[in-house]
Amino acid sequence: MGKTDQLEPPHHCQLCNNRPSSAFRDLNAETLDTVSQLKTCAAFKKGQVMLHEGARPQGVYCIHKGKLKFYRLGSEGKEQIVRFATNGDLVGYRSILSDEPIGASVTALEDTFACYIPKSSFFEVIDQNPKFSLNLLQDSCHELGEAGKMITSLAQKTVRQRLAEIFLVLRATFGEDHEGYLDLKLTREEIANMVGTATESAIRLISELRSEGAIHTAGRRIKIEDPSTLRDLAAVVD
Amino acid sequence: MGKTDQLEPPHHCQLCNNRPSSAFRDLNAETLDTVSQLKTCAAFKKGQVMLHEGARPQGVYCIHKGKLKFYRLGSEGKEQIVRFATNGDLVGYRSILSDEPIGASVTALEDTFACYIPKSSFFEVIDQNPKFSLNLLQDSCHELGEAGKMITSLAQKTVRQRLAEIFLVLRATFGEDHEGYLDLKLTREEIANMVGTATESAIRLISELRSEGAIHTAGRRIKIEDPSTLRDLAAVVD
DNA sequence: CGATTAATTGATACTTCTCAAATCCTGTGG
DNA sequence: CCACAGGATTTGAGAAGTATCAATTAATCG
Repeated sequence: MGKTDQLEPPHHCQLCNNRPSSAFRDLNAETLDTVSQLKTCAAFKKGQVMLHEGARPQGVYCIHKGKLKFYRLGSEGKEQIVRFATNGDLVGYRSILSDEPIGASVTALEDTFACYIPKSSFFEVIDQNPKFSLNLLQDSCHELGEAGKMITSLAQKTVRQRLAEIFLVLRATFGEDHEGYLDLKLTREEIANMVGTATESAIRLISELRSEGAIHTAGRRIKIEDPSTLRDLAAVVD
Repeated sequence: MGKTDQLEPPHHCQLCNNRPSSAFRDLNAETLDTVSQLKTCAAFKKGQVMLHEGARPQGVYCIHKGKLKFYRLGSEGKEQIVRFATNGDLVGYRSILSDEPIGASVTALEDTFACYIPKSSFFEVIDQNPKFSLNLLQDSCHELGEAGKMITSLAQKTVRQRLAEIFLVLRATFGEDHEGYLDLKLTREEIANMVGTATESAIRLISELRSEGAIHTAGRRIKIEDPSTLRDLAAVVD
């Protein structure tokens, strides 16, 4: 909470704190100007939907500050959380590039500020900066690796193992606050929807992990007490 | 079987039947020459490993003719089949691009012929043809969508549903032979390793589907008798 | 400070896994 | 081409692991 906090994105991408870690990291000044001029600001309140599964997005969001979940609806209407996005992440480009309807809905987990870049400008950037599409390609390839891990985990591990694993993943992705709690609040249902289990099962197993001292919980706030126990439980391979 | 069958790849990529459907589809003649000159032929017998999980590939394979499985080893040493590759597919580029060790082993499901393109030439192509990396990007984005479907399926569907689904996927991917059997032979264990279940469970459920008339089996050959029943069973959403 | 929504706990039913044992089949060498 | 060895498939029985339904209690949001 100080003047260093950029709650809303700056007018020019050149000044954006997230740029070094975003897909825009290697854009030349000229292209950055183009993007800056054509981008729009967008704010999403907690719980608000940014993109709907099955839709055809007309542009791309660059997350300035916030956290979002990507999820698909299964046949029973149950959410399956597939991944997350946070500061610096580009959202919606896959659908545009593969020319397919969006594969997952995106909803804000907390109040989120983003820049909206229309499809046409996005393609302009691609044409002007080959390095940009290469960066996107790199990111996608990395994501594909992560997806492979998730697939193996879902297919082979027990719910208990996956739960232990997810806490480690969440910590690696979102970090902890000053008290050591995960810097992300999720409902038990959302946790269940990541791990692929019933809410009640997730709750029971979270209680187990708590009583075993691996984690500590305070409502929706979760602290990892014993990472190595979690690692053992999760049978983390890599 | 005739002289139209290109068992081994031609010397020049320009002449390759697979090019229109491969990531090389939009290469200009000049770059194609470069690739042709630098590529090598490689043959893999059924069961032979093309790439090992965790390794650092020094080049990329373009599959000329054959079928391969990608799989990760879970903590119990169990294979999880993540996807397949066949004619025209590029194998190994993800690891090279994301600069990570290979995420999945790749093994030939039948005798396979491929072209090997060294890393350096691969990057040369990327530099010379922006359209190429864009094509790769498109392919990756599509794959990411598929991975998302697989994740949701594993997380939310029963083994029975996933099994029904996988037969439909296999037919869509590999097609059928003249007798209507899937043009791909897998062991029951491999089927189990796709669906994420124990071999015995897969066997039992395959028997069920057979006795319900949805499929027909003859050893490892599988024919889909009633796709719509399978679709119903699988609760296919999209 | 209600009114909902979320979290928890219990009881029970199902699904799936594991271990074991008995064929069956496939690929190979003669 | 045939016989054989060894892996693959099949079936059974029992044990775990999870899901489901129902009923409370707790937490959260206007």
